[in-house]
Amino acid sequence: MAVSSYHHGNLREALVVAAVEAARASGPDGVALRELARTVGVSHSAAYRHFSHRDELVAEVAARAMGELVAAMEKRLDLVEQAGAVDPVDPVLRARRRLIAIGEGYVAFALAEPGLFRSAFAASPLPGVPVGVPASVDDDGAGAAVADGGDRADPAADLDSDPYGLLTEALDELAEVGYLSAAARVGAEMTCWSAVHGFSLLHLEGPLGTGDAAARQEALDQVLVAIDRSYAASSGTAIEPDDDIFTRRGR
Amino acid sequence: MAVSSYHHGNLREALVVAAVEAARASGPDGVALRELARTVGVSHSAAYRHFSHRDELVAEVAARAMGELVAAMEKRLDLVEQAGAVDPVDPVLRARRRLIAIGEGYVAFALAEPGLFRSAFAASPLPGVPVGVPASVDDDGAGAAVADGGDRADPAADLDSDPYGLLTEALDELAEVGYLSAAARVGAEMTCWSAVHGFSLLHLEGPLGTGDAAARQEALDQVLVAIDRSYAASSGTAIEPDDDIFTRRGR
DNA sequence: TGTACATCAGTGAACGCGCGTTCACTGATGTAC
DNA sequence: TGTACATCAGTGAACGCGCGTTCACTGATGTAC
Repeated sequence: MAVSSYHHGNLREALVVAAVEAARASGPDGVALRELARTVGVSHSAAYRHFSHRDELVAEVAARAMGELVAAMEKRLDLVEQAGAVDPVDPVLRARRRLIAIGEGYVAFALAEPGLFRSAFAASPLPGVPVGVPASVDDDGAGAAVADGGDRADPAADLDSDPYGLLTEALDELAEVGYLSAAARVGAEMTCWSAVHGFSLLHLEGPLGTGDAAARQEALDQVLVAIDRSYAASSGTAIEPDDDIFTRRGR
Repeated sequence: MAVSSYHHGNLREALVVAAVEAARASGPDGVALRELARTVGVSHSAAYRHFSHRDELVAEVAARAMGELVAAMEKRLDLVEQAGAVDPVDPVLRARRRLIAIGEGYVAFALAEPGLFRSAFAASPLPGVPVGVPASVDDDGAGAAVADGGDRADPAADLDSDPYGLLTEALDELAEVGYLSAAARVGAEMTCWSAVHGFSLLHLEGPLGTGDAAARQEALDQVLVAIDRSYAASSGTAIEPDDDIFTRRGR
């Protein structure tokens, strides 16, 4: 809380905030130390008291952008819960809706905040994405999801803090209720994440950026329905044509 | 074929070739007029005799990169045909294999040539992707190598020249043989393209870049199988667990 | 066949831009005694 | 309570980088007569 004009008092945070705004407007490349210093009202070399390289700042921006992405996904999950409170549905439909919801949240964020979305993947050391995936529960059907208290200290806290974690939880739930077969559960993260990530980028910077919002929404619905259908088929579950797996309306 | 040292003789092409190599190595941002001029052995302002802006060169690079991408996809399609010649299969399995093949070709190219892959989508005015597309032919003549005549005179020629066209053909075939229902056919391009595009980018610049080649291949297989299963389900087609939809082995 | 001339395709100097990073420095803060 | 001093957090000049683009120019080419 220093009022001095020489010591800023909270320069690091001020720089990060300014950097996030720059990234929001122009993507990760828009984060320029000199310009941020100008914005914050400080000499350009002052930043080096708080970050050893520009990349360190960009990494911080990536982390915050990822946080916003997760928040957007969780917002959609909340809508599912609210809808379920008003008009209860069976666990299977609920699980399907939850998977759809996080996909929609992901894409909605990407399209609403392209700069941040791109920043989230710029040099981001996303925590806890198990690429080798040792945790491939050749599962005993039940158990896993809620308290999967394996070797990791507090996995739940971890899981909720990044998109991969949310996705894993949603897929686990889908497997538990029997909608997604154990065989199809393996690698399902990849399918879902690829689909929504690709959809987002094809619309952001790809040749598909032209469609209007309604067309885009319809296209996304089709992608998500295709995935849902694949999972139903994996377990031989019949799906009713009038199953409402979209909780939208909340926008 | 000028031997003069003053007139280059074929500067435009030389610049494009150098630009493609720069993009191959460093992506679209690696295309710098001054550096290319240096490479080609010409003053940096000479480039402006052939391109009015840097972006014009980058667009040309994008087109060539897209061409290489298509070639990679077609290479995989050829493998399917070869396998089919040796060991004939029914039309349904053939159609499924063809869809898988172009997906594999797409991803293989993206991972083998990340710089070009990114360049292909940098400011590329991909021809013939019908989103809103009033077909406003704003092109200034120059390109149009094969003389792609009227407004849609020869769609087949068009279709083969870009990824979207190959995908459309493959999906049409899949619908014709009854594997993909008419309802699911709508928007199917989006699902497939999103999946392979997202998969590629998550591995290129996303948090998944670490996995080894074998793990990556397995992950891709799972994605493609999920799509195949979705389409089977759309038409109620039963799929045999030992259907071999992967034609690989050719690498 | 030879010459004048228009045109094409280069040159190189210059403008203006903004960036990341380093370095010796100085003003402010807080702590030990 | 007051003072010395270490430490922290700024300053501003400087280095070095490479880029895109413009402009007046000049060397080479080809064509009309």
